[in-house]
Amino acid sequence: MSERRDEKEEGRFAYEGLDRVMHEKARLGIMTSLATHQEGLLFNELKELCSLTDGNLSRHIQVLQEAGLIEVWKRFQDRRPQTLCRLSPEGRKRFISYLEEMERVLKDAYSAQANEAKKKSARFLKNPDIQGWTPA
Amino acid sequence: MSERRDEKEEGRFAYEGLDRVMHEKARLGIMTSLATHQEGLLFNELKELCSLTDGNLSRHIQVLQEAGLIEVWKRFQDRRPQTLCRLSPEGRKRFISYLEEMERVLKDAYSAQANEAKKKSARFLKNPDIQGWTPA
DNA sequence: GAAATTACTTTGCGATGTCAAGTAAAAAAG
DNA sequence: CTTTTTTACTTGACATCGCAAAGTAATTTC
Repeated sequence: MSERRDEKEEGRFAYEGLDRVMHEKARLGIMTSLATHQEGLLFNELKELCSLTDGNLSRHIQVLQEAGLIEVWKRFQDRRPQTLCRLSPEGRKRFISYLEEMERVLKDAYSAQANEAKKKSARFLKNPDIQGWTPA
Repeated sequence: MSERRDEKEEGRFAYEGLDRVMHEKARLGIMTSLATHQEGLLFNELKELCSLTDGNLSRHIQVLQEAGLIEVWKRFQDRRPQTLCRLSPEGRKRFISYLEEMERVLKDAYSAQANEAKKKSARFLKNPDIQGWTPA
């Protein structure tokens, strides 16, 4: 039986679509929060939803804004500063691309489970060590 | 109509299950490659599949091994060193947990698309600026 | 009017990722 | 046979990144 199609092609598992700006735990949470709240979220709402510290969130917002993924709006409400963040149209597009790439990761990863049995010991009988390999 | 259940709870979008060791572009690719090749992969196979440089791959393998996620085996084959990497049983478990968390991210993110229409302008009529917000 | 709170921003630093350079052995070239 | 090239990695240096602590500025409470 032959290898699964394309399984060994160069870059098959490179996942170039995983944009580093979004592929970060905290920022992925921020993006997802904003995706689910089209009307935008306030600084403190984001802070709680993503369990971030003030400084941390502030920095990530800056990065996301500089990347053109979110819009940031400021005002004074009841004599206090207030910051609102929303996904930019561009940000929404790029986030969807990111999610699509992540779906490919999941699909690839789970496809392995299905194949597990039949591929058992394709290269080695039991453990590699019986074939002359040494650990470390 | 009330908010969707739990939508605003603290940490709702924190995604603590996204282990930093695996949540890295290159290493995510390595883990997925290894998940789909239960028999293990050679250094050069991984290098090509993930489009990594030698040094880069070497470093990531070290990190994954130190985290107990993969097993690394060495031998000489045809008088040349050869390195084989495989998921450890523990690594497989933890990778599955990671993937499950990532599925939650996708589910959350896509649930937003479905709700987009009905949530339109919940907080603001059109753009925030008409309500006293200023950009930046 | 001093202290505390709110809503952030800035700073410092340790950790991380990346690429270039290095190593060691074998194979190929001359 | 010895110099160069190739293979298969490893190590080192640098630059970036994320994070928490400290800082700021306005407001409110005591």
